[in-house]
Amino acid sequence: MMRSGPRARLEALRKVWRGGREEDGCKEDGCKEDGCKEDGCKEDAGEKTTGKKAASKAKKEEIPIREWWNEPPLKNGQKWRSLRHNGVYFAEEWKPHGEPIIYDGEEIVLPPLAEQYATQFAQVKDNENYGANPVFRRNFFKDWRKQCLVPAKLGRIKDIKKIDWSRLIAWSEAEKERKKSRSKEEKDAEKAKKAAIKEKYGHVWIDGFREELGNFTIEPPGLFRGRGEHPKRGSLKPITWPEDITLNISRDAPVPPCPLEGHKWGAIVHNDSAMWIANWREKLCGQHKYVWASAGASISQRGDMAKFDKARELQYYIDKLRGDYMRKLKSKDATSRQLGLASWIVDVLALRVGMEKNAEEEAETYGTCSLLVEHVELLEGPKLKLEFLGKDSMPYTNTVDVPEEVAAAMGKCLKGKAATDSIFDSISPTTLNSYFKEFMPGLSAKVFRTYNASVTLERELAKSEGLNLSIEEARVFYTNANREVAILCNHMRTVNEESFSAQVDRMQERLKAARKALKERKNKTKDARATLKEAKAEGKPKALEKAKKALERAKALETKQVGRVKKIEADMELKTSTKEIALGTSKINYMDPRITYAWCKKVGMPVEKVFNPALIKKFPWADVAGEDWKFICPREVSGIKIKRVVKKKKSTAKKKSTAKKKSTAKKKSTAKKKATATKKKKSTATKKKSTKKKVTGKRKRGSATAKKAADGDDEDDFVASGDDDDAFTRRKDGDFVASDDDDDLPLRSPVKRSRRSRAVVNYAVDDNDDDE
DNA sequence: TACTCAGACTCAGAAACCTTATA
DNA sequence: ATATAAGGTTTCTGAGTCTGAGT
Repeated sequence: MMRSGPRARLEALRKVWRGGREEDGCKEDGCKEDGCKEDGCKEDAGEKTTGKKAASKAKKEEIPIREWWNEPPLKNGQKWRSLRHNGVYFAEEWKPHGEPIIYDGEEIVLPPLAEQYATQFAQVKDNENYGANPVFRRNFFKDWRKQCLVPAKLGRIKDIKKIDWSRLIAWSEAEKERKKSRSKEEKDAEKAKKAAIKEKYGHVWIDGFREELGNFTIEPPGLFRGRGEHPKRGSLKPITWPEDITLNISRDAPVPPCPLEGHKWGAIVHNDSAMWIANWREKLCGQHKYVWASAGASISQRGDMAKFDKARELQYYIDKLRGDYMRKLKSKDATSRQLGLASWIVDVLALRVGMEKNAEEEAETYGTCSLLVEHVELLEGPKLKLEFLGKDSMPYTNTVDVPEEVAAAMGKCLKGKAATDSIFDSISPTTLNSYFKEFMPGLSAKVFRTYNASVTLERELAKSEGLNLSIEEARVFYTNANREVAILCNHMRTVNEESFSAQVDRMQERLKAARKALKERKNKTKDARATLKEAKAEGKPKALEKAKKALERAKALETKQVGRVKKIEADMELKTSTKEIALGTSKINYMDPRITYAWCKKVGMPVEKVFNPALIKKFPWADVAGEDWKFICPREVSGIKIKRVVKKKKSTAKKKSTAKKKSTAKKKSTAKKKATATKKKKSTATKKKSTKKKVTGKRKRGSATAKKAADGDDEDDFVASGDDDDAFTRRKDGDFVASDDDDDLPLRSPVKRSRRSRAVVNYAVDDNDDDE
């Protein structure tokens, strides 16, 4: 098994791609000879000494692309053949600054860890998402006191309101200032140090190729910054030690030495079906954390391409699927109807599937299957209005025209339910995804987002047909298409209104100045023209020549100024039209990069105008797309093998029993959900009333208000009642005047948008298709 | 078989940081 | 030439989805 055909080919290819660059790293990393031999390093080492080195050094920045897409495929489920790395990096320990907090007039210098957390808190003390938020404050103080103060015999610090943080804030500011005013030498030295760390810990050897890691520093202790109304925001994230960490390496790879003296790794595994390099369990929320290769590493690219190919494959199944779910909408069976309606939402509105969440542990956010009655409204038209918090607690607000069937089905799903009941009580993400898989292998809800994002981009870009765009115009055109996709996917960013309007004002001034300058330029051209005319009339060759040159120069300057004005105008247009929209996420994750490459080639714009270096690194495989490459394409061109559509085999009886069980399960959870109070803004008084009435029993997804009542979150600040534990009592000094109101507001104000894209859908009902 | 849950991986915006444009 | 602001990029780590193993 030493040298099979494909293997030999692979090694030959590697020699070309590598350009001899990597055994440097190989030696530095102190790799085992054996391991290298298997990776084909040894042979390269011999070759390297032949002067190739100089060439590769000269082109040091030119990293050869590993054309993994031309390599023989890996075994099913295998992610790598060999894996070697230097472990993970632990950030430097906190160096105590010794600045005290002032508690009730008394200066208290804190022990190192307490100081580290306290300094972090002080830095976000007035930020309304963090330190100024009552839940954040409460969680922070509770954890900090219990974990850091009480053990250090500082239990007398019982009231966060009596803490004066100003010395810590002053220290932080001075530190910032110091950092800013470092000398060039200092900066360079730090840069070099950082680079050395990255050199050692920031890389991994996968199948003999040196790849960058995405993250390699273990998260330092800090305050948990959950998004939205996360119940744990502000809590302390403990230190992660080497003992918590599991490393994944090849069997024959050397175990990286543990960088912290006196410690050792938790475990070493050799799992070639996993992509991670290291993993540990974060102690606060219990979630798994991983160290991965960067997005530009071939191991990541492979997954990326597979994702887009799968989304692209959907085009051959989508008509049938759409026909089916539109028919299901009219079904008398609730499960069927809900499957149809949920599919429509996933497909047309590009919502996420909406897994169930635990309200005690996570912020309450929603997706398709978890939508509540209060999130939707049927309007005349018919129109459907949706308003809820999605992933990352980003507000989703959208009103769309809907087909009559959709409105009717939604009407039925809402009928007889309370505002806080689940709309889709008979289905779940699992049943919905199983339904999708009846049509296409591997199809799940998220594929629709990728599919529809890519289709939207391609559709929008196709509108440039026959426009003959300049490069600058093409860039704007692309950004506008990108914007449509971002709107479809609800990718948003928060805007600081104050600084935004200041920026727009400044831009306006710049535009004004540029326009004025253009006017002057035009006048100068006019003058130059007049001079030329005069010179011609006078018939002096020398003067004529001079005047000609002057006119040319004037014209050139005018054109340049026209360009400047145009650029500012375009920038301004983009700035306002993409004000609350984050374009990056769709570029990185949703739009097939081959569409971008193809279009750029078509309009003659360098792809670098719209893809930053990281994206270029991430999508080298997309460059194979020629200008005629299409995401949506005729079958024979695609090269995609169409698998036979899986016929629905489930008998009606079986399906019904499943539905029934599911429905009972859901009903139970619906009952739990009844504890939910409405999230809409109400007066505090009303809110409190409804809360009292509705809080019952256990619940998975409770309302913010109900939860708050249980947690006592409506306090602004907290007083510890004892030295030994986290028993907190409500502050009695009347200082927390009804501050619960602001805690109930979403962290980001809901955005009203005038228009929102939705996927263009053909409901081609295939009559040959069977249905219940 | 049906359901739950852990594990693994993709997707996400904020903040930090670095570069470029402009005054 | 220099300071500053704007803009773009990278880093960080939280929040989703989905699969498959275990019960």
